[in-house]
Amino acid sequence: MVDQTLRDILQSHGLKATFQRLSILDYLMTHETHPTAEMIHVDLSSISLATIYNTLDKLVDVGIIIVIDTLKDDKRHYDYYGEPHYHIINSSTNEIIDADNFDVAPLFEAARQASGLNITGFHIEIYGVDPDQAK
Amino acid sequence: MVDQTLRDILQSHGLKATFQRLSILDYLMTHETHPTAEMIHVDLSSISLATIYNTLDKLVDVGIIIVIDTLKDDKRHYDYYGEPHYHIINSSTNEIIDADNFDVAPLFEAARQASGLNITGFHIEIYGVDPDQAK
DNA sequence: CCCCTTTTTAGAATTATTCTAATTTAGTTA
DNA sequence: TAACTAAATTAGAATAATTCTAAAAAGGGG
Repeated sequence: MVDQTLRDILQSHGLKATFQRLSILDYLMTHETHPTAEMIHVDLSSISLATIYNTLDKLVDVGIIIVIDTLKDDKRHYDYYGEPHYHIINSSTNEIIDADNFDVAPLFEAARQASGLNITGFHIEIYGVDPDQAK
Repeated sequence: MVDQTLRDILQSHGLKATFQRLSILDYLMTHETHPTAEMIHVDLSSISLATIYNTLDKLVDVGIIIVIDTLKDDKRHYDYYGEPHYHIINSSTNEIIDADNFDVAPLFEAARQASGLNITGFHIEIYGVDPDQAK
């Protein structure tokens, strides 16, 4: 069942499966809104804001979710990261689209060559505008 | 001369060439440190912090510089963007390496196909760790 | 060299995020 | 299943990066 899957996800990453974490992870998995801590708090109002921040930090630390903090609203947005993907941001609307139709292996290899590091992950954001916008 | 080049860069982007903007742009072009507003203010202490923030915002708006705000220090870092490039971040040290050995055209095309948008730019950050770190 | 708009500035204000320290809980062990 | 303990949660205060305000200064077109 879903609850068991959520527990497994948390525990396999070394995190205790608390009510709050299960709720927040479920929220992120079932919403495509790339929410902020505050947005989550509005919907999960029984969970303290401090816990929402703490939990999001933990989920980021273990790689279950990622942060998008390049929007112009000066807030961190969070995104469930079940499968690697990149983001396309509509600069006109600030809408974030998830996409995965690109193989990052060549980019990883280029980065390895340029830096000598062992590559562990990536954040890619592509910016665009509606094509029918004149000029 | 350098000063004239800086004026041209600013004016060709529709920005008045003030002493403060020339100083800050010169600072960004001659430092590889990906500085924060505060770091710039330490070195250019005659310029008010508000102006440094204002100027950085303007330079970002017109595309002369870009923001990196994914480091864990909760501060925005800025980078002169004379030529398109991507960033490799050493997660152990938070060092940022600029690299350009990757052709983004296929990625742009993938993003266009996925979103239908006219692609205008990108931010790519690749994360890595020193290869000699055991484990 | 005016004039007018834009820019700069100091300091106050804002607010997202972090911290604190006391309470509760998950989950392991007996 | 009861006890235990390290980890998690919480309310509220604190922090600090960034933004705002409104008054003074300056760029550059004419």
